Amino acid sequence: MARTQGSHSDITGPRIRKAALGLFARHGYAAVSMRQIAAEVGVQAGALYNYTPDKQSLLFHLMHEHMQELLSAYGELTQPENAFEALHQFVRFHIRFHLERPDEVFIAYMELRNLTPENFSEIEALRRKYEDALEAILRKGQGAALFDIADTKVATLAVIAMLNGVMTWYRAGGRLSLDEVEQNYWDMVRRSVSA
Amino acid sequence: MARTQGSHSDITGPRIRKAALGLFARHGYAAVSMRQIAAEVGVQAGALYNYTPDKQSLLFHLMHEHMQELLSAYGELTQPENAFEALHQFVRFHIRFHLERPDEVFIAYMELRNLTPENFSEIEALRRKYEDALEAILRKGQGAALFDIADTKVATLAVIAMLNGVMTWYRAGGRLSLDEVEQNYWDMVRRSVSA
DNA sequence: CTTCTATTTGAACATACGTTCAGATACTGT
DNA sequence: ACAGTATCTGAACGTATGTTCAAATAGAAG
Repeated sequence: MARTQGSHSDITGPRIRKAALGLFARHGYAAVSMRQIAAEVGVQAGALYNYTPDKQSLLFHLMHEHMQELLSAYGELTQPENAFEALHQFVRFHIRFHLERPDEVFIAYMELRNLTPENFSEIEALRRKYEDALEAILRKGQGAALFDIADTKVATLAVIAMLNGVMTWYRAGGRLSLDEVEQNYWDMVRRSVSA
Repeated sequence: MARTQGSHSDITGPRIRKAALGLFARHGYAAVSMRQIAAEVGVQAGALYNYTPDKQSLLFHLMHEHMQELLSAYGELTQPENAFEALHQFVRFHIRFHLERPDEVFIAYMELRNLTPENFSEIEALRRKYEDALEAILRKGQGAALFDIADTKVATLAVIAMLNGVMTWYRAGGRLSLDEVEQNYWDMVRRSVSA
């Protein structure tokens, strides 16, 4: 056999990335074989190499694309002048964006150690950019006496860590609606930094 | 060759667990081979099977031991009557205990998905116990009007997530002392739940 | 209908994996 | 000194891994 009926790179390509995303998220990069990914797509392992030079690149591109989307989606928001409102927007954006992409988020955090050093640096730089956006808000609010924060760097990481926690338990259709979850976290974040 | 000079299970056993702990934390369970663990101990792979029936049990026992120690260490503390002080004690305990065991903590969170379903349930139950201890404090403080919390379950997970964030960046000898870190996080946690 | 290109197969490669076990050596108690 | 036990080696097992590639078929273009 050889080329199969209906095969097209516009279809197979995305299907490979989607299958890899799901499998990496569920079982971890190291525990997933190229043959498993291929099987989920309905193709032989060799065919994957028309779409990625190797397994590492497949992981890297998934993570890179996710971080790019995160930054560009946040960048498209118009930043309120008021730091308080900017923080509120950040909290809402972060929760919503991340809850919409559980697999991507999971991978972007859990599989960092499976990146080659160069790839790791690149992803890390993007994550740093995002953190810096939050820190800028906290600094600004601190300057305007809206916030009372001992250490903005610590506060930045603490806020992001708290918000990321929502991923471990929230499921659509659960006890709380998304709006309620947002409200809950905003209440806590707001009070944790407010003057 | 066969038995080597100075070999003793009291020495080799702990060394195997220590090597496995470090390697699992650094590279991930699935990415670490029994031969790598053996090499770090200075032994052949077959020798490991005098100490563990298989790789899965090795992982499980590391996680189980960690969770048991966490619960027993926390259980030994005398609980203040005042919920405010109890929360303060929890925050200090959590930060200190976790920063002393970065590898164990990392594994206990990252490698959950590599446990068999039965092993997973057991570890999950222990983690739940720990979370319940914090939730009990929050409920109590809520009842005494010390706290103002919309949802104690969400607050419990949010506080733990925030505190866990410290593991991703704190290094001894860094910019902040452990006392300062504790103070920073306590300030934020306290305000996030206070009435 | 023919030619060219896109896409996949299927087999093969060298290497690595977790695990088992008989045999060999070191320690322990008498 | 000897017997019994604890510990490790080294080889082997079947299977799985990431990756490569010539050959084969499907679709697109003229």
